[in-house]
Amino acid sequence: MATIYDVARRAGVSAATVSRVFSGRANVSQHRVEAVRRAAEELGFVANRNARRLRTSSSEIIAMMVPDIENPFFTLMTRAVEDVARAAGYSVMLCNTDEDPAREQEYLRVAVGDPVAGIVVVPSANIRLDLALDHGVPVVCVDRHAVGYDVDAVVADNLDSSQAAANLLFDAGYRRIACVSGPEGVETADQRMAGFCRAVRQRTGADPDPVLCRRSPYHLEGGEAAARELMSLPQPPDAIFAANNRLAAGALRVLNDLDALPPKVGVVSFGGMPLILLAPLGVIVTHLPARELGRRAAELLLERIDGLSSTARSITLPVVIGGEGSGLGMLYGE
Amino acid sequence: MATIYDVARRAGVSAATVSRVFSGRANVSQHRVEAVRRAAEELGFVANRNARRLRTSSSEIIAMMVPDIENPFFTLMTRAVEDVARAAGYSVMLCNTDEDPAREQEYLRVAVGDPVAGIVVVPSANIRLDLALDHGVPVVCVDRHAVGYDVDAVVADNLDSSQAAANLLFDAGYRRIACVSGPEGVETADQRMAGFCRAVRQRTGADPDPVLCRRSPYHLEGGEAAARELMSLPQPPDAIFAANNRLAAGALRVLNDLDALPPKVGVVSFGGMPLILLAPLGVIVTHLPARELGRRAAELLLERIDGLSSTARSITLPVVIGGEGSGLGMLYGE
DNA sequence: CTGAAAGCGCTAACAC
DNA sequence: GTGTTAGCGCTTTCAG
Repeated sequence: MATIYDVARRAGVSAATVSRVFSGRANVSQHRVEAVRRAAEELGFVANRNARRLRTSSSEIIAMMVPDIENPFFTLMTRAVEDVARAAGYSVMLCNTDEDPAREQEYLRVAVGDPVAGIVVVPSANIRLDLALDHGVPVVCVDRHAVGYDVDAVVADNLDSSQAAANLLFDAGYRRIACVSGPEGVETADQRMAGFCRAVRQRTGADPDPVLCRRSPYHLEGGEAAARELMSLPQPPDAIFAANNRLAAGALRVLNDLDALPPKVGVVSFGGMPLILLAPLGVIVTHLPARELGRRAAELLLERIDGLSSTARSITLPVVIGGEGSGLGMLYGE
Repeated sequence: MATIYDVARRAGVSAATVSRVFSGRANVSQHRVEAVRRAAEELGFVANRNARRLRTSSSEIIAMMVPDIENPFFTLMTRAVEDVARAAGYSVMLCNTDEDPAREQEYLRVAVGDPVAGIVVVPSANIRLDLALDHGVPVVCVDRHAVGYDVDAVVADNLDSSQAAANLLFDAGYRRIACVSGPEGVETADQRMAGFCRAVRQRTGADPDPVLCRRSPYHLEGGEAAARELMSLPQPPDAIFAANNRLAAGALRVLNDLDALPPKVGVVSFGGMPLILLAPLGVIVTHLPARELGRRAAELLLERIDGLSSTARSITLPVVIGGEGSGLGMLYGE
């Protein structure tokens, strides 16, 4: 493919001039700029970014590491990151970690070896970020903190809003409320479980019944299994607090099979569900600010890429508690 | 950061040997391999991919260009591409085109300038691929063909399955059936509209009433607007064939407002909707093979990257017509 | 099996 | 303003 030398020869200038024309800033006389552009056009010249990156040891790629792009919550977040990135001239490399530390580490290696300009990551429970930090690659965490590392983070206010959402179930008259949360050690799961427990203590004066507190991976099947177990208890719950949209979907599927959809059995979905037809239901849905999380994280990262070196910043975004859903919702959540 | 020279010095070998150790194949004696690995480990060495890419003019990045990653259909497709890519040692660069030719061209430029190893693209109506093809970057189209270009494509069987799905509405007793399809010129929209028309002609012997045939961008708002118009016609339709999941969601939202959900007014959603609670409804849903489309496209691309130069291949994948949905569906579609 | 040396295409001092 | 020059970090002949 054509190089700057080909263009230079054709335009009757030096390679440096061509470089100056395409990399912007430096001063080049008007008529040479035109000559260069014409020559480049004729040759179908496109600057080789690898050469540029190597020379400037910079990159215009941001790695976006998410547990699962299929979860609309992360899809939205990723989309927001891409929008901010593109506006600033960056591209996004998509990295699905599946919540697997090995996969995560592998991608971190790729990102460091590239090297990318920066990393936005939804960290797994015990993420190791040393590789990136030792190599000076800026990292911003989103949705969860990276415990033990001093890096920027943007998260949702899981604790308080879980408590508030659980309280709505009490307000609606439910009394024997179960909780299905994510894996132990996952920050969002722990926080939401904790918020739920606070609500129970506040309203009943007692700790929640351990048999009603379940943990499961954040997916539909996990929600189904947990709900099935709960509903076949000698004393089944009269409401289920699901700490994640997938878990809620699983629970609803089971309740649908048992002909026990809300309001028979109350349901909180922490984090909305895409396009779900909520009309016939009374599902209480919280709205996680997926876009905003992604946007803010990308902005923090860009600042770091630009050299900001203040101490780590942590931003907590509010969660909107939607009351009972009605109509076709378009809400998402982790 | 440490380079192969640092590692070489520490291990008491030449840079070439270090390179050989990390780039695989070439023969290096066992004890030197160990010395090199140890030195690299101690220095926290990670090979710089940009340098490698520049030297070998190769890349391990695949560009995935989709209209909108937020549509679960494309999310799934992207995920499948990433899975195949990662297994083969490639990373995926995410490019949202928003169906905008300018954006698409911009990303094509980025991909060519990188240069990436290959491109998987859901082409917009009049995509121009010359840039990529002139530069020898392999391209595979997915979901739609790139008209006028001789490139591999993997698509769904839109025509026949649209006809079949529309027929199901007739079978269910609906007679005045409207069609809401995507923008003119978008292959999937045209094909699905055509399939619908075939069904109408087959069942009524006449062409469909033009007033019942609508076009709209593939999004929720478009579906809403079209459905609202249709339902306020002097003679409103008794069923709506929506050529895309988003359009169907919009239509359902309107029908919900009018208290005219199925079976009052029949609905076909061409392409499933994520997590929608179909239980109370009688929505006829077709299942687009999103994962399979992505997987096959990625496989074709990898073959091209490996140098395959046969004439363009076109694969058409079957669409499963799901009959009336029941329970919580997890189906997706463009 | 190993090392020396020559670039891949671009940018950034440095002179003019 | 513009050209010359020297690499960025790696791979890859080519000798040995």
